Formats: sequence, C-alpha cells, structure tokens
Amino acid sequence: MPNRHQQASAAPEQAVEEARETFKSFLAEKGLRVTAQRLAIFDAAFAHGDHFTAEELLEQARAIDRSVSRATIYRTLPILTESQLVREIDVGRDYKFYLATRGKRIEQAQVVDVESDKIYEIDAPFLEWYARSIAEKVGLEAISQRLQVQARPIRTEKTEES
Amino acid sequence: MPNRHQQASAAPEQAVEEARETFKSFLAEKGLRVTAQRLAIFDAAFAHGDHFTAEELLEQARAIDRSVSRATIYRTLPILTESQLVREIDVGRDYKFYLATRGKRIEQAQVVDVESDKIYEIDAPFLEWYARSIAEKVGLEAISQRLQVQARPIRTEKTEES
DNA sequence: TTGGTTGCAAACAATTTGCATCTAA
DNA sequence: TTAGATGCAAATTGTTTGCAACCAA
Repeated sequence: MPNRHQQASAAPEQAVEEARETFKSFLAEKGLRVTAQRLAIFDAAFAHGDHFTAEELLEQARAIDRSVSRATIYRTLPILTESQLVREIDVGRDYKFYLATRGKRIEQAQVVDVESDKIYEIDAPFLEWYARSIAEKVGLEAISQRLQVQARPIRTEKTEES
Repeated sequence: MPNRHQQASAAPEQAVEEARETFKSFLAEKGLRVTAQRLAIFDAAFAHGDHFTAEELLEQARAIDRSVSRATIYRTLPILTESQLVREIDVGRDYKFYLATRGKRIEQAQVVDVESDKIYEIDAPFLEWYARSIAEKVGLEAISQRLQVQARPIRTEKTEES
C-alpha cells in the first residue's frame, strides 16, 4: 500500500518508481542483466531534472555507486535511449545531451539560448506533419525530425551598429 | 563582353567566377591574404556540386594544389562559411558537411535518407517565422534555425512485422 | 555453470593547435 | 620588411573497444 503521509512529491516519485520497473522489464525482455551499475545510472538520470551530459551522468551515478565507470555509462546510455526512458539530444555541440522522458510528452523542438547555453524543450505538434510533407517532396517517408532554434535574450537597448 | 559561343554551362561558370571574386574581396576586407591554397580550396568547393566533407575537400583541393594541407582546409572552412559562400551543415553525424551556396536560395531544412545517406536541401519559407514564434514562447529572440528530417524510401511491400 | 558485464586503459576519429618556416602585400 | 599563413606532427576531446576479471541468472 502506498504511504499516504507523503505530499506534493509523492506523484513524481511514484512515476520514477514506475519508470524504474519499466527499465528492469525492458532489460529482462532484451535478455540483458539487471546490474547494480545499470540501476545506479538509471537513478542518476532520473534524479536529474534537466538535460545532462554523459560526463555529468557519470559523476552522479558514481555518487550512488562508486564502481560505475565511464565505459558503462556509454554502454548503458543507448539502452536507456532504446527503452524510450531517456531521450538523446544533439544540438550541434561536440557532445550530446540526454534527458529523462518523464510523462509521455513528445517535445520535438529545442530552443538553445546561445548566451546561457540553456536548452528549452518545446512542444511542436504539427512539426511532425510538416516534416512528413517535406520528406514527400523528395519521395521519402519521414522517420523522425528535429527542429532546433538558436536564440538569445531579446535586446531592448541598442548594443551594436557602430 | 560575355562570349556568346558558350551555351548551357556559361551561366554557372560565370556565377562561380563571380563568387571567386567575392571571396577575394572578402579576404581583402578582412585583412586576410589571398593565397594559392585558399583559392585552391575555394575552387575545389565550387567544383563540387553537392555536399562534401572536410576530407573530401582536402582531396579535391590537393588535386588542384598539392601543397594544401589538412590544417589549412580546417582553417579555411570557417572563412568560407563566414563569407556566406559556403554553408556548414550538421546533421548529427560525427563530421560536418559543407555546401557551396550557389544563387541566393536560403534552404533551411535537410532531409537525410538514412539508407543512402544522401542529404536533400529543401526550401522551407515559413520555418523562419515558426522558429521565431517558438523562441518567443521562452522569451528569446531567434537567431537561426534548422529542421532535419530523417527519412527512408517508401516501403510498398511489407518487409518486417515477423 | 556460463555467457553477459564490468573497469581499465588503449584506441579512435574529427578537428585543433604549437611552432618553425614561408610569403603576400 | 613583416605580420599573417602554411605544413607538419602532436595534442585534444568525446566516445568506443579489447580484454581479463566478475557476477547475475
């Protein structure tokens, strides 16, 4: 029985618990083993609320299980990605970002603030349709799409134009 | 006076000649030198009709001037990109593609055929507007955007679903 | 028992950089 | 003349891989 004394944070925690079970099932289905390292990496990924890099994930996973190595991080990330529990995001930097997919939202666009380097995930419903119609133009069937917008804080004062 | 004996290929050749002059002017304006290597790289880029990689450019530039080194290719590419004569295209591969910008078309979307690895450049006029409206959602001003569609040949027969 | 997993360190691959030598202007 | 440009080779950096020791099932 779920403890009913917990408040606001109860729902998200339960969602993570659910995702954790999904991960274990996924491993089992694929004939992969449920190891302490893989669970530590999962936990680290879901403890993080925002985009993270492989390096950041390593650091956080190690805080949970000191035995986690960089190699295992890189070997586990594709599994998490394939399981749909984590999404891989490539915004043209020289390293990739990852993000735990909480809920079922399918964001399809990223706005990258070039000044703060922050990445915002934006819902873009009809982008999928748009991508499909663009692929059709060259006689292909769209599989996936991504829209990335480089942006910066709005300038109100004039700062350039010498 | 333009020679009127040349036919179909006359226009494109002249356009390249024009672009070549633009490149030299650009170098001069920036206080950069017009070297044999830079011109060989320019020529190699414009001799190529499609997307090319740094490595392919090196090979082709060397066919024009054997002294061109890989380092100079990588040092010249940003200059060509800044001059707008060449566009850099990152479709998430581990190397970048480049493309000579003939004419003034501003393609903004790429369709990547995952089976042939071919990249198609597609005009996407209102994408710019769309990107701007998306950036506004998080209070930012859009600088640029890119839409990439992964696609594959349309399957008419069933090939999967075991 | 045993085949999947792991950590470690070496390997990779695209790109960048330090430096002594050239060369365009 | 001289500051910018070049080739070479070494360095960088995120990621991958070979291998012997481990361990989940």
